[in-house]
Amino acid sequence: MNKRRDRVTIVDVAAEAGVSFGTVSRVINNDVHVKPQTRERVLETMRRLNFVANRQARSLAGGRTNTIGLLVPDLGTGYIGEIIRGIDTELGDAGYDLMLYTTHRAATKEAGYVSNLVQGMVDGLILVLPRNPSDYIGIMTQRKFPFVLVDHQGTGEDCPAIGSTNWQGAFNATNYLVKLGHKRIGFITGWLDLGAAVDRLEGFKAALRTNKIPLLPDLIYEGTFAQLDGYTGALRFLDMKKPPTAIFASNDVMAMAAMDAVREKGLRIPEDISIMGFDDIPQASLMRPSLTTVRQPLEQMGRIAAQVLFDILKNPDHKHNRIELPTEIILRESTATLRKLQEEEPDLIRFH
Amino acid sequence: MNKRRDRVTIVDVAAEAGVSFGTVSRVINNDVHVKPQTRERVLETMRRLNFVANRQARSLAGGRTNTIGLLVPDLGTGYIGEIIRGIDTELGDAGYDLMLYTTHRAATKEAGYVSNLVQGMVDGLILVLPRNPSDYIGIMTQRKFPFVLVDHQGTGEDCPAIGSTNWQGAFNATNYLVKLGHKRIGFITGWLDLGAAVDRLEGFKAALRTNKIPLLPDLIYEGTFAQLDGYTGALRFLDMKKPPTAIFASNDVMAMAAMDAVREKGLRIPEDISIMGFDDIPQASLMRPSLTTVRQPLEQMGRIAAQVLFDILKNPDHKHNRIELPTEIILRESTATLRKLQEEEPDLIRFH
DNA sequence: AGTATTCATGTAAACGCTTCCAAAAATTTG
DNA sequence: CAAATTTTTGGAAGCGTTTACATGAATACT
Repeated sequence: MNKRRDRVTIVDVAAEAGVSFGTVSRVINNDVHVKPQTRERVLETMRRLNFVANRQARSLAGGRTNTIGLLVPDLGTGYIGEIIRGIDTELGDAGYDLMLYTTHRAATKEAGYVSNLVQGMVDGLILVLPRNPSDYIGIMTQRKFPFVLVDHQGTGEDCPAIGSTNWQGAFNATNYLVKLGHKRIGFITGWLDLGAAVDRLEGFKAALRTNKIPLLPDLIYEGTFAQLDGYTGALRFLDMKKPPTAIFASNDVMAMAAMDAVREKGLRIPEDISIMGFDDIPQASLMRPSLTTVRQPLEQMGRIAAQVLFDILKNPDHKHNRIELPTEIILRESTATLRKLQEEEPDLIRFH
Repeated sequence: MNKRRDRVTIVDVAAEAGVSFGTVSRVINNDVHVKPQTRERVLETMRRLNFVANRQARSLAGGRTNTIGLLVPDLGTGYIGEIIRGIDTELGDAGYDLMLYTTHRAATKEAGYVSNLVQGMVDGLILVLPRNPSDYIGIMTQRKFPFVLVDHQGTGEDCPAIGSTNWQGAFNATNYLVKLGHKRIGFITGWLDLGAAVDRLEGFKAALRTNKIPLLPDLIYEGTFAQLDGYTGALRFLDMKKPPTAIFASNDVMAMAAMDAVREKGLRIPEDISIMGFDDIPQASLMRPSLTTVRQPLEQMGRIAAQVLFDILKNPDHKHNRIELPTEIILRESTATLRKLQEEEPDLIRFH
C-alpha cells in the first residue's frame, strides 16, 4: 500500500518541527496554549510536508465527525437542488462535509438510514421533505441527536424545522387571482398528510372566504404533489359544465401538468385559463408560457436549516422550533385578467 | 456525553455472545472462518443489541472508508441529478456512502477538494463535468488514486472516463434535420475546451458533408453551454438575411433559450423553425413545444461510472479507458418537416 | 491410535488522532 | 532572588475497529 506508507501524520510533523505530537495536535485544534512562535513553526512544517489531518482518526478520537448527513427524496426536479445549494454553502463555510442519502421515494429507506446515521456516522442530520418522520423523530429526540426538518410541518411533533409561509402564500396567490377577476378557481391540493399541503389549501379557502366567493367542493381536487395529479385534476375541472377560469395547483410540477391538460383541450394559457403554481422551481421560469407561482425561498431555507443545525450542535439544550420563511408571488405569463369570459359572468353568477 | 456512553461496540457484542471481539469482527467482515452456528449467534446478538459498526474506526483500522466522493459543478438543471441518481443506486447496492462536493462553477475549488479527498477521506472519486482536470489528474494517477471522469473527454489525458457518443449523436441529429428538408441549419456550439463540445460540432459538420450541404461559417455560433449563448446565438441567426430553418444547439439549456429568441421574433416552433437540443434533461419533455433532442443516457452514465470505479478499486492495475454510451434521438414537437418555406427553396439554393 | 492438516477462535498490535494529566519552562510576585 | 503562579509542552491512555499471528479444537490420513 503506497497510500499507506507515504501518508504524513502528526508524528512526522512533530519530529520535523522538533516538538511533541501533542503540540501538533494543539495547533491543529487551535488550542490557545501554544506559543505563537511554536505554532508558526509547526504550521510551516505542516505546509512543507503537505500534511492533511486524517478525518477518520480525528473522529474516532474526538467523537465528532465534522460531517452532516442530508436525506432527500430525490434530485430530479431542481427543487431539492436549490435547497442543497443553500445547505452546501453554509456547510462549506463551517468546514463540514456533506454525506448525501437519497431515498428515492422509498419511505422505508428513511428510517433505516436514520438509525444508521444516528449511530455516529454524522454529527447531525438534515431531512428534506421527510416522508414519515414520526418513525424516527422519536429516537432522535430521545437520543438528543441534532436534526432539522426542511419543508415539512409536523402532524403534531414539535421539533426544529424550516418551512415557509404556505398559508399566507396560498392566500395571497388566491387573492391575486381574484383581483384578476377570477371567481371560479380550481384548486389542486398536495398530499394532505403533509402540513404544508393542508396549509396551502387552508390559505386558498380563507382567501375565497375573504372575497366572499362561495367554496365549491367540486373545484377542489385532492392530489399528492405528483405530476399525474395535476393532469388528472385539470381534466376533471375542464370537463365540468362550467369549468373554472383559473387553476391553482399546490406545486409547480402539478401546475405544469395542468398546463398540458389545458392545452390538450385546445384552450390557451392565459387567454382562456390562468394557471398558478407553488414553489418556483427553476424550470417554472423556463417553460412557455412561464409559470406564475408562489416562490418558496428554497436556497435560503437550506442555508437556514444548516445554521439552525449548527446552533443545535453548539447549544443542544437551546429550544429550537419551526421557522417560517416568507413566500412571494412571482408574476409571469401563465395568469391574466379575466377578459374573454366577462360576458359570461352573469351566467356564472346565476350559477352560484 | 450520552452519545458516547450508550454506544454498543464489538466488545459488548462479543461479551454478550460469549465470543472474542475478533470473532465478531470476522462476522462483520463475512470472514469464512467462523462456524455457521457461532456466526448466527453473533448476528442475533448484534441485532438484539442494535449494534452498528463504527465507520470511523473501521476506516482507521482497515484503511478503507467505504465512502466515495462525488464532485459536481452544480445541481440546478437536473442534468447532474440524473447522473447522481445512477451513481447513488450503484453505491447503495455496494454499501458505499456518498460524500457530495459542489464546486458551483468555481474551478479553483476543484483542485482543493481533490487534494484533500485523495488524502484518504474517500476510497475513490467520481468527477462530473470536471472543469480543468489536468490540474489534478496528474497527482491522482501518480498516487494511483481511483477516480472516474464523467462526461468529459480529455484534451489528451488517457484515463478512466464515461461519456457518450457525442459525435454520432450530433451526426444523427443533423441527418435527421436534413431528412426533414432543412438545408440551412444554425449550430450553436458548447464550450470548445471540452472534448464533448468539439465532438458535437464535428458530428454536425460531418453530417453536412455527407449530405453535400455547404458549411457556412455564419451558421456556426460559438457558445459555452450557458443559457445566454443559446439566446444570443439564435438572435444572430434570425437577424441574417436568410435565416436558418432549423437551429441545433449543443445542449438543451441553450436550445431552450434559443426557443425564447425565436418566439420573441414572432416565429413559431416548429412551423417556422425547428429546434434541436442535446442531453435530454428532464425539463426537455416538459416545455411546450417539447424539445426534440439527442438523449444522453445520464442515469446509466452514472451507474457505469460507479461500476467502473468499483472495478478500479478491485483491480487497481487493470487498464481502464474511456467508455462511450450510445446517444439516441428523442423525437418531440420542436422539429418538423420544412413546409412553408418550400417555395423559397430555389431562392435558398441560389444563395449558396 | 498417533500424527499431520485444516478450521475456528483468541489476542496483541496497529490505525492517527484527541484529551487529560503531569512535568517543564516562563512569568509574576513578595 | 526565591517562591508562587501561569503558560507551554510532553506523553499516556484511549477511540472502535482490522489484521496478523498464535493457539486450541476438530477432522483427515497413514
